Amino acid sequence: MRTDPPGTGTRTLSMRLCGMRRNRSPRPSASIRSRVGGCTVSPRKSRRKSACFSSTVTRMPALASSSPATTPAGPPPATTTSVSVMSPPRLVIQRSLNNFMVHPASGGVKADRQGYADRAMSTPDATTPVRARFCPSPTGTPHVGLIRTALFNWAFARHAGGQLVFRIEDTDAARDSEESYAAIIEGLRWLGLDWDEGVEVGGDHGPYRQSQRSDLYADVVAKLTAAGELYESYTTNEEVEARRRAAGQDPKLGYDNFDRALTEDQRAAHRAEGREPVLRLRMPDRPIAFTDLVRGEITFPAGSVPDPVLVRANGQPLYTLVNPVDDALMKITHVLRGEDLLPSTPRQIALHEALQRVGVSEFTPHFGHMPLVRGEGNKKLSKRDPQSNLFAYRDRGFVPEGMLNYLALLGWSIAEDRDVFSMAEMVAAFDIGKVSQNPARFDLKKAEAINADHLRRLPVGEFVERVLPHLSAGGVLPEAPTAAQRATVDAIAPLVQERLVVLSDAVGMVAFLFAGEDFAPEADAAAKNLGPDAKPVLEASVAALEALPEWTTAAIEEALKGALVDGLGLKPRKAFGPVRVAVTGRTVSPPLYESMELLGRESSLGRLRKALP
RNA sequence: GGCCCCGUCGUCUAGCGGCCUAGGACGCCGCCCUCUCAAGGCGGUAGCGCGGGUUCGAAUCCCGUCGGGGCUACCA
Repeated sequence: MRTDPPGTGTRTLSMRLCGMRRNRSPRPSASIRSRVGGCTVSPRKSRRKSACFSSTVTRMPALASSSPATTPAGPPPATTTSVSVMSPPRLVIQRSLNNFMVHPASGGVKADRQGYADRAMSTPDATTPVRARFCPSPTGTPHVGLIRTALFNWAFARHAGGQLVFRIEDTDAARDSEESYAAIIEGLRWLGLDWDEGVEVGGDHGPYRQSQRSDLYADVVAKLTAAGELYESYTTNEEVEARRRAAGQDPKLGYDNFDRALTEDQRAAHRAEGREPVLRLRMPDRPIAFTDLVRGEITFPAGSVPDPVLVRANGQPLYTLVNPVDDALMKITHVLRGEDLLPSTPRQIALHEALQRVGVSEFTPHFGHMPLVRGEGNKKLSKRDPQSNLFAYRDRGFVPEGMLNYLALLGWSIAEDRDVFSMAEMVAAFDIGKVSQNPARFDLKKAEAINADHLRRLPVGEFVERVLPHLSAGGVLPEAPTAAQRATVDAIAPLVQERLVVLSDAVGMVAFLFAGEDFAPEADAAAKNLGPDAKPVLEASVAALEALPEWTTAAIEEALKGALVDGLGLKPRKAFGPVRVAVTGRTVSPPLYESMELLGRESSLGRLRKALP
């Protein structure tokens, strides 16, 4: 155990601006918080203080007069000052690479749009280090949407110089699997998305698998229950529905908080009947508002979120409990996740606040909800959709650089006129406040184009290393290629590198070099190019090539052009088609003369003769 | 139904009240280069959902409307 783990170092002052970036209606254009780390100021106090400033802007007319308590949603809100667009003085943020300053200005809100992430950073001696996390549940193969979430968290943490925590949410034994767990690890490692703390690497906040944290949860539940934050609920779904109907309400409204008011006698009566209670969280009777890092101010009306079940009747904790509890225990400062989890945020905030009241944690993390990744149509990309499977891309020969770059484009852009970049560039530029609020469709064509670009940028040697496994998998080469085969790949590599979209495309492109006696032109290509018309072309080619004193690209070119273009008076297109198909088997191939040189004199001539009609 | 989120080329986006006759990329089309295909170069196609309002000025701010999506479990 380290005595001075990252995240607990000395810190004195930090400034934090909460996610305000657009001047749309629900978004105050500026919300700046300052706080003093290490100070012991009650969270309640700071919450109230914050609320009185930031609650002035809300889209709920009914709430304007009811003074909703806005949750700061900010780490250690010791001394919190929140300034919204409605409350002068305005502040302008100026940022530099490693720090930022806040100074009064009259310029209004413009500078406020500079983005969030940099503001979340603090001056080196004045910061609560950023701790982001990635916490998938191990069900199924890694999904590109899941990976996009991991990527954004990773980039966010790296950009901020903070830490990325990787934990596994395996609280659902019925759906979780070790295979899936291993697949997620494999996927992240393949992509090079590393983490500072968590499964496989350890850390000071473990264990990092929820299935191993039962004692921790039991302890927290005991504290929460003792403090009256949780209550026993005996109502069945059928009973809720019946009550809703009886009241003339839509059953879809969900749980009605009925058991909040149960007396001890009533509880005893239920127990006497053999009913086991679940534990529910008592939601606050006020609106819950928070500042989303991506979307700005979001308010949920009081009463719109029913008291959630946190613990099953059998004592098993649910995601509703475990996810916020672990974020709290692991001192996560920023929760970046998919928009699909936005509706669960109010109950998580309520839990975080309860956790603070019982002394389990000291702050509520920031939340940021990233747009969904869509598939064909407008629906969110399903786990069942083959297009969502990360490994399908890897196996086709997407490279990590290309995959990551494309995924980054799903909701983020590095610059107005550029979309191909490295992860180092992404880390340097990433800003959660500039993430798009719109859902993005996964566009395979664009993903391929980005990947092709990265393929071309690879140093040739590196390209060879990456393409070799695909040639083996494609049956072109054995698992362990011979030195000669390897040399041939080295030689052809520069010629095919810029012709590929994915690495596996190389299989069809270089197969002719390794086919040996098995070689036969593709049927379609042969039908079109090796008919009777081809006979004089092939004969002239053989004659010219046989006489060559040396078998080099230049010599082959000269001989072929002399014999076919000059000799037979053919258009280049007509002249080289039959030769190409005869030698490479396809109408599309690496450059012909180079290909023939690599193939060798004997094989080349043999194939030309064999192709004669 | 309720709550929440979101609407700029077909797709991903830039845009933050005048630099917008709306920029880039993918796709698509054409041309150039060329032994094929790519790559590269050049050009083209195509968009602010709609209606009010604020303003000298609105893609940008406000309201409404329409549309799309998400959530609505003792799943995560």
